[in-house]
Amino acid sequence: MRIPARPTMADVAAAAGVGMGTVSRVVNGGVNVRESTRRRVEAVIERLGYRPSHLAAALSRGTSRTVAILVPYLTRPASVARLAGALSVLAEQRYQTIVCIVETPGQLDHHLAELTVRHRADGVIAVSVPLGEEHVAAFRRGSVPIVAVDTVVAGVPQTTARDVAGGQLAAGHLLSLGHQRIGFIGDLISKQELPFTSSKLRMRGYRRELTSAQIRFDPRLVRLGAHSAAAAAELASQLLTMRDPPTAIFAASDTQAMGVLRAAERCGFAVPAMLSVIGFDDIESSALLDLSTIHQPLEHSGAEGARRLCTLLAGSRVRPLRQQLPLRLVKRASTGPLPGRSGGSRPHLLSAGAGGRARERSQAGPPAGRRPLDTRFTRHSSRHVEGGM
Amino acid sequence: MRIPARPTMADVAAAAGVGMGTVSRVVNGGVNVRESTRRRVEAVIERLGYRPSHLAAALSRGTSRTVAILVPYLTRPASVARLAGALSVLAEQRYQTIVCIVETPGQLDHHLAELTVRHRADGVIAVSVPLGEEHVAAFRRGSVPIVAVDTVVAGVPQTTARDVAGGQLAAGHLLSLGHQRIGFIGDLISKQELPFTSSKLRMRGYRRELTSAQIRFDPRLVRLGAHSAAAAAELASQLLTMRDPPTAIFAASDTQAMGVLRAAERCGFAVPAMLSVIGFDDIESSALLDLSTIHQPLEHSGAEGARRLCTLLAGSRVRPLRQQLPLRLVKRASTGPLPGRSGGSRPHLLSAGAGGRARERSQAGPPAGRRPLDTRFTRHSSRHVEGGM
DNA sequence: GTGAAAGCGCTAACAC
DNA sequence: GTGTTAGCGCTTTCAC
Repeated sequence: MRIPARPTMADVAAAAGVGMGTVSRVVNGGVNVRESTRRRVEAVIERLGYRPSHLAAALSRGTSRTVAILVPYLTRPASVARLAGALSVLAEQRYQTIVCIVETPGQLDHHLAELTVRHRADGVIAVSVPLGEEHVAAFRRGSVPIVAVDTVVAGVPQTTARDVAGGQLAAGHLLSLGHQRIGFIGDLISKQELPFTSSKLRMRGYRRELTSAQIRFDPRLVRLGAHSAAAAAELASQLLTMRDPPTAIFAASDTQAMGVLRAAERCGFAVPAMLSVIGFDDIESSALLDLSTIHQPLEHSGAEGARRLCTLLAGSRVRPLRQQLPLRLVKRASTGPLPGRSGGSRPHLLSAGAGGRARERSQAGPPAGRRPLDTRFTRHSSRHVEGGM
Repeated sequence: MRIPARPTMADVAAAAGVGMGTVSRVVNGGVNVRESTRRRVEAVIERLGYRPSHLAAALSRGTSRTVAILVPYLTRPASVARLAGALSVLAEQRYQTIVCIVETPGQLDHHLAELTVRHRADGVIAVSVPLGEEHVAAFRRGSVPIVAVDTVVAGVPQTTARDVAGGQLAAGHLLSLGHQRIGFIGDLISKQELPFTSSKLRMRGYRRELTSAQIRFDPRLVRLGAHSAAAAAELASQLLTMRDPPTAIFAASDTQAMGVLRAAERCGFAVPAMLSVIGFDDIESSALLDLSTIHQPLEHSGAEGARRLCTLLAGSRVRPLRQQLPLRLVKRASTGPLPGRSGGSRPHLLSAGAGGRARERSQAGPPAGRRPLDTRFTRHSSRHVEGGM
């Protein structure tokens, strides 16, 4: 008896002398099959090297137990953490997961077209990706359930954090330390990108908090640029080389805050003695760098989104359509009281005197009247000193 | 004319008064269809809200244009970078990608079972995941093409870096700076985990290089633990509180090197004045922290793996079965000459005098005879000083 | 250019 | 328990 190159279930049935139904039962757990029959069929399966076809099974069943997740920027720790949280739940629930990187409108359209097709994904999780009504409508027309994480999408179950409140929390923390001139560094969204909103919302919270504190908003203290430590460092350098630099900087993300720390070190601002820095997200390396920040449960948000999608797929309704995850201020060593107020703050790692390195050109040339970068040695207890001397 | 809940291609054909073949052609690019016919069919498609079935199309065609990627540890920047590189190429080639997180033997078996099924994945990329012969055989039996990235798998096209050579490069760099007592911090693989090999290979390079330099291998200078900055910091503290601590430490990854930097700072070892630190991978934050390291093209390796898989899927053979990507020593500020040899090294960020913070207990208590952490202020030009004073 | 029809390989309902 | 069969929804010859 010759073995077909790619035996099908029918081949197995024939070879085992049983009907296809029996083979199907054996393949799918073997319930309602006599033990001896099961063994015989399994032997044939083994002998023929039979592999069931996922496609045929899924088509017949009408579902493939596959979900898709839209996520931007694998370069950002926060995105990755959310993705990881979702993947872990999905794997646990025995769903396979298609990951789609979505950063530009073009990519969104592309993946939308693929995912709104019938039978491609049982459901979709949109992480941080801003979906318009037309996108939601497309999924609805395709009867593809969708949930959102870290992004507000009308009419869709969503798991978010209060970015505005978080911005207030950060600014409020700095205000409570006596700071009045507080800089903000956030994302500048280019035309090619999708309009990701968290930076903007966090800035809104910052402005709101400043207003509550009766502090005049100074647009010169706000700098927007690419979402990277390097870009943030450049922007922070601009702030720190102003005639009247801020005494604190709120960065819209920890990644950017790290750039600020770097800039502070380069420009000779001891942290937190001369400059307080706070970030947002509480990614893993923030603890390592002792960065004060706004903590949000990143992995958990992805996991929650996945769970809610599973609920939807199981045919249930999800309970609160808008789920808000808690935010929390994490005070570490990068923020401290305004110099000259209570003094004696603990020093931060990155700013305690390491000078510039020769091969690195300072990104913003040293301002007139400021010492060259490589001759400074900061003392933590110094007050009202300029330039870190 | 009533509209079926989920119209099929047959419904469209009937409503448009054409055959199914025509509708199929229209849906798939509309070649060989008269303009007027195409319009008519498209109108019906729109009116009925027809969505093609991916499953049916794929089953009929015999392929789903979907690949799977096995990757461990989304918590590791290196894994994520490789994943990102692969996803980007795959999206470009219009493949959808199923991402499977694989960290334990159980997860590997699970995903293996799912992916060796017929018609699930057109091909598979294994990133860093150690596959045994039995796994390769399973994919072969299922006729599922597979390529490996950052892992050696017998008989499978693979894209790797010379980890052993990289370890030699790192150790050699430290040796060339005059260091003789060189510590190593690497991964301890638990029984529950898959036997990931890079740390071990890098250590092999380290030992090999030491041997070449006629330096006796001291097992006390080798510490293995969990792959995290925190665990590495703990291990580094152990090394630094020895009676005769190493003057340099090679960490098997940048993440671990960051833990070492942190430990150095806590234990009062100025970097690189008193301790040189080198990592491996050159992840993004390494530049920010000015960490010397061994650079390897992470994203590129993922991209190459993806390209090679695509080549395989296109029916071609891949050229060199074993593709080796170049490794490169990146000298930054965390490594310097052995104290007392040439002196005058540039200071490293994390070690220039920031003291411990009160609420953080030092992980390994300060050794007898060493100053308390919070009273030190390091001067860069100092030599032979202990504790950073 | 277009229509008809034979698969693709399985699941599930139903009869025995 | 087990066999039979009708779909699942599309692609792709092949004839016209």
